[in-house]
Amino acid sequence: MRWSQSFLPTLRDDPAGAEAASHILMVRAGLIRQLGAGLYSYLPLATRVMARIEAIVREEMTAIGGQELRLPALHPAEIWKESGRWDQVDATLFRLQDRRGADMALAMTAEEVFTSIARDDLASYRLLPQIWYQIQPKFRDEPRPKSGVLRGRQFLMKDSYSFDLDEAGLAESFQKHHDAYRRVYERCGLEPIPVEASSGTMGGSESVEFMAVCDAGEDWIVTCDGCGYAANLEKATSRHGGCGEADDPDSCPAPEKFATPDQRTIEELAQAFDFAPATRQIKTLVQVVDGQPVLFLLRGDYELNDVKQADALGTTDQRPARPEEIEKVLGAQAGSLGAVGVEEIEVYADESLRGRRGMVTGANEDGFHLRHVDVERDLPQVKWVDVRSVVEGEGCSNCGEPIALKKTIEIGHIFKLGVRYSEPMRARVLTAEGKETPLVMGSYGIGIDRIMAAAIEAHHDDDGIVWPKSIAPFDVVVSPVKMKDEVQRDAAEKLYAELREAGFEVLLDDRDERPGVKFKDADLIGVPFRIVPGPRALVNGNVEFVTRGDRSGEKEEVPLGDVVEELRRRLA
RNA sequence: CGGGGCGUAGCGCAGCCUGGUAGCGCGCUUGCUUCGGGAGCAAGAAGUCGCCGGUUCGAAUCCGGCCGCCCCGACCA
Repeated sequence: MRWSQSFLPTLRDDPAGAEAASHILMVRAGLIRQLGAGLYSYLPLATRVMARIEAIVREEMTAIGGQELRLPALHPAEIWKESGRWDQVDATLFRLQDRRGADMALAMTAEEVFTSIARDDLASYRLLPQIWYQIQPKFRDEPRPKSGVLRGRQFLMKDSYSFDLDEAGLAESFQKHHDAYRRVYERCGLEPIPVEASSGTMGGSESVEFMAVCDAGEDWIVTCDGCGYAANLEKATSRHGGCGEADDPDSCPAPEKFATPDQRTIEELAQAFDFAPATRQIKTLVQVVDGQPVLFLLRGDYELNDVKQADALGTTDQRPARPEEIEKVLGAQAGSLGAVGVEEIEVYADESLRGRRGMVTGANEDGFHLRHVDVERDLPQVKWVDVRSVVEGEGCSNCGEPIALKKTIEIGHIFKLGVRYSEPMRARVLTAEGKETPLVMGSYGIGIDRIMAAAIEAHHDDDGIVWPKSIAPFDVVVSPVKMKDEVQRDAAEKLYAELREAGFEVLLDDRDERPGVKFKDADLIGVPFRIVPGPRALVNGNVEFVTRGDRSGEKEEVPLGDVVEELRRRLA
């Protein structure tokens, strides 16, 4: 492609309102323009990159037996009602009505549509397993779109769906996807960490998220260098030892009320009383779950993790109680709450409190707390759950090594759905024994544009993008220093023709611009190799060969006649 | 949804407090000079000042309402 004829609108200044590196660079390098919140137009450079990512995804899907289909992105509400998700997923699903007033939805995933095809046309176990996929825009009415393409309201996703006869088959399809995804990421220059995750509203038994470490990320994951353990913070566990259990008394006297007129927070209480460090306090939180007040107890220094809470109670209808609700339920204000003697409402205690003695908690009377609390003895009514967020540096629950927290972005998510969709939608096949059995399904998503943005997050420098060779919009850019110089122009044109002939994607910067502008632009758009037929090298029959991102400062020269071979070697 | 900020030329911004008919840099067009890391000079094109209403002789500026976008939080397959 000739730069002078191309639509490559690069910008000198950072756009206002962009913070993430990938967002800034995608705008500056002319990959995207914003249309609205979370809505981006992809310009030619971006479509080139995405086409290459899609090609990699297609190859790897084909390699595991995937077959490409293309389904409507506009769905009648009926199938969403059939699966139950119409009422389950709430606001993130874009809903609309057609001219007759019929409810419709824009695809956020396509379990229902794929399942509807499977139930009509997969009738026998003989046809299983099947892996079907599509690459299609998806829509989600995000509460807060952000970071450019990293969290948009419309995005491009490869979603696939597996149909098996039984759990063993599903395990195989799931593993195939796991392996295929790893290959896709590796080929795209990414090294995401697979973690166990919460399945959320997708349903199903097990899911793995692929998380790319990234400054602009929004999910925290927990990793362990010792054993390779990795999990989403929403699911991670750890050893909470070394925090006071050892000092617990073997037995303690009956709970004793003491005055705490000026101590309303965990910290104030810890400051005022030696016997009440945060690790010895019981934090009491009131949540309203499915409209009913519920108590959660945690060690004083731990945080309630709301996703774990949702998983533990099996509902997402939850919110912190308002002050007046708390007062009504417990008779005291936040700051003096406790669960001792509370019987009318459900009490859930985090595992970190199990067996603790000599604890301090609120007395449900403003200005008073209780000491000498023995959890097993004084809180017999509690149900044990894991609802706390783990903390950096705690011992790994597998091997005890200290765990680390990392900020990441999700670039793929694979689910074992089981019969979550096939059961309500009655998608069944006949077994070899002639019995009807529901299809056992999996679903697998991978974000095409998110991979593109994540690759930029992982590969850029002060000058711009540094594309991995496999997904770069061009293999090489030819940048003559001075296009009006006949010798340079002829050399550039000859190289352009030769390189294209050899099968490379070539960008010829034939603009009548000063060299500084050309070099800056070339760096910004991140093409892996730049060939400069300039006066200095040409006198020796050479061209400069510059590798993007190579900071060694060495200028390499290559004989004109060897350029094709050299590039072939380096792109291999 | 709660809190904060911002909407003025394609992009980045000033002007608004203290009302008088819109400006700077980049980019763009033309010419001349220049030519190895975002050149210089000169001339030029380009703006419903987010929208609606109000106050006023007069509104980018003051008042009210609405819309949009960004950030923090809540939320998030």
